[in-house]
Amino acid sequence: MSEDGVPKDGVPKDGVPKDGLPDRALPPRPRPDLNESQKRAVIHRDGPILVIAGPGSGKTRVMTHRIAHLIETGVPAHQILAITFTNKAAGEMLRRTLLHIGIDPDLEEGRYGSHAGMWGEMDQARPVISTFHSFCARFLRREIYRLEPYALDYTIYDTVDQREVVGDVLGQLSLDRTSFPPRAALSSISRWKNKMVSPAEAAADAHTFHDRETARIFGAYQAELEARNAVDFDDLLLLTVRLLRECPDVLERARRRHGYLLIDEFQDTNRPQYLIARLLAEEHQNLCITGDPDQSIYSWRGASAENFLRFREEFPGHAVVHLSQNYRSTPQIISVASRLTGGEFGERALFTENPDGENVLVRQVSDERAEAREIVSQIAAWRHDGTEPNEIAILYRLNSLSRAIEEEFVRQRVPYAVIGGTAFYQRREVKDVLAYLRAAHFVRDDLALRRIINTPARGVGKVSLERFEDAARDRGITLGEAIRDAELRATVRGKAKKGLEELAATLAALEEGRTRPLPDQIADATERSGYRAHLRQSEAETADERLRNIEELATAAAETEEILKFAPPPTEGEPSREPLLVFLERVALVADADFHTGREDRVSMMTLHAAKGLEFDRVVIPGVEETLIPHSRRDEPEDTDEERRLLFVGITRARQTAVLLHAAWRRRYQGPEPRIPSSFFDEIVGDGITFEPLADTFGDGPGRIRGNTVYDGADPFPAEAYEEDDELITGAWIEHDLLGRGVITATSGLGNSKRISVQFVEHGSKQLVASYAPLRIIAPPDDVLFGE
DNA sequence: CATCACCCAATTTTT
DNA sequence: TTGGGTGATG
Repeated sequence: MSEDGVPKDGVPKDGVPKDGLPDRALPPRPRPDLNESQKRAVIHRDGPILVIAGPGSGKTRVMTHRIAHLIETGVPAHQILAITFTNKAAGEMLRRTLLHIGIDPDLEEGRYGSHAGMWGEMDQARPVISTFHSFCARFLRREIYRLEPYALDYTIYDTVDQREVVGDVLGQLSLDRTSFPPRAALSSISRWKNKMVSPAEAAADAHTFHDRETARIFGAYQAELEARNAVDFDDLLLLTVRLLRECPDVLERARRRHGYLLIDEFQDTNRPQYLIARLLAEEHQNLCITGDPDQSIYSWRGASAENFLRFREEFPGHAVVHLSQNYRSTPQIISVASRLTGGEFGERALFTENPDGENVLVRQVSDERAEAREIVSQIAAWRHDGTEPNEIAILYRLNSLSRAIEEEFVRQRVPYAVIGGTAFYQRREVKDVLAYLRAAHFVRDDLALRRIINTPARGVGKVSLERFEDAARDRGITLGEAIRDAELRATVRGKAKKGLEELAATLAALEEGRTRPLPDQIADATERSGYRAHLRQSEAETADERLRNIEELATAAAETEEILKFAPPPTEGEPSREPLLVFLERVALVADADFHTGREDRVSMMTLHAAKGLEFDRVVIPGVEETLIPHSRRDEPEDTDEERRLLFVGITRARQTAVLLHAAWRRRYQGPEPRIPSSFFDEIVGDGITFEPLADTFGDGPGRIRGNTVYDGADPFPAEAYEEDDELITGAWIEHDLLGRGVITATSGLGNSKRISVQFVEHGSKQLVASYAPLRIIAPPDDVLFGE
């Protein structure tokens, strides 16, 4: 391998395949706004190159300049394939690239967002920029028929769909869902798929009964998907690998088509993704990968930073560029965050020349409500200093942590946007309506049909459905084919038969309308099926919201159609542009992060995972506690390392300020639970960080912080002997010297560390340490309670 | 066959 | 606290 950034042979070979396409070469511009390392990465034209880029080191900038440079030096734009981690990143990258090469993206076609990948496919003048999954989906849309038994109009099953398939399969195999929870089975299946293990191999490898059965589930699950002409997220990647491996002509074409590859966030690629990159690039060698091992946070999804090592072995002679200068954050943030990560690949120490800022702040609060209040007042202070809401982000480990904060935001009227969580397209009503369209247009998509066969209720109960399914199975046809056959519909009787007839008519009508505008199709599906009426009467309270969501769906569909309308004329061999297919594909592949527009006047809330690649002036990370970060389900040493990197990612999202919060108590499902500050605090004590004592609630002693701290050391949770006090129980009335009377609403812990929650008549709800608080019992439970 | 009431279990991160 | 699953009733 050569020294930093300089190709071994020094002279770029001509890597531009000759295919007679128009040459859009422009004179390469000087790039004064890049530093030396960045420039090296940008002008390295042919051959493999590895860019190790720390947070805030201008990686996206390098990528976009690099793409522009390739185009300027004669590479036809459409030959450039850039893979990003989210659709939104793809859209952003496309936008910025177009700006570099002098095209105004807004003028050209307005919005792209999650359609970016599609655009590249459709327009020769644009680079293809998309996620691996979108890229594969488009690719399969063109080629999947080469693999038995798939057809081009395959559907993509999301997590909810997958779970239902596993449910069916469990029935088929007569396994019970308590010993084989679908969730767990699916995670095994996904793990196998990511390791590219077939069901047969999984079975051969199984040593316990449980493993053997799970492998059987895997096999039946896969068979079921194939029967339904459906693929899951992992299949998108795996089938692409298979196609490239098994069909030399396809591989050949793909290699020629994608002559230059750039892959971002390489630390989070999994095995099949790596193989796709290798298959495409091993001949022309024009592969540029960028990433940061210190930001690898998706190993649980099969991603492996080992792909860096594999790349280094399998693409010998690659150039290496380190981007270590951070342009984003204050020295305080950089030095605190840097203590969390070793920095792989040796010398790479992140540094910044930015001016000093404030210290990273660690603050204890008494519980999740106090945490929420703290966040609100913090935001108020920042707003006062002129920070815009969209420059503030709340980043948490678990989606569930958003709830308390949201409640407080609502109370105090803080505008916010939660990214992720319960995804829009997973909502029941949205899935139901889409299922109507799927069932109407995809005869083999039995999952969709089953979903709506009795929704709204039309007399097709469990018994009738079973009988009908048996009849279909006997004939060896899918349920979708069966319902289109009058003879088969007659295998059930009475109300059920009538119901099936009705549904068949509805589906036929929808099928008929296949070419109508998507919003109309959606409206039809909602109306004709009786779904709207069903919502109105059986779910009156939520009906309005659900109908609004359906409208929202129609709007999204309209947008897809709109964009298709602006598309340049189709080129030969291009995947289908049928709006329904394109839309369903988009629905399946949008990521949570894609919804982050950043433009709205709102505080952003999202998981630490979803925050990857984003940046904000001010960042708050609540819940920095043991069992949360690091999460309790991850106690292997490698897992702890990943949790550490997760915190690293979180802190380095901040430009100016990072505030880490931890609560002494946190209410879980059943009641309050004492919390211990994250052990990661031990690792980040030192320069640039300030630990603040608890200041928000009466009655709580100072909290414990490990390592270097300003706390005075009193330990509110001593493990010493105690005497149980039987009187302080839920419902008992107490009188507090300062807070007056209140009733105990919850207790936890024992002895000296016993905590009680008290609803005071005049001071609201407080958490008290029973042994410290100046209080006495005035009445046992079930004496008069005060209102509410 | 549909509806309702009750009980229990679940909680990581996501394309 | 929620959602899903079960069982009794109409």
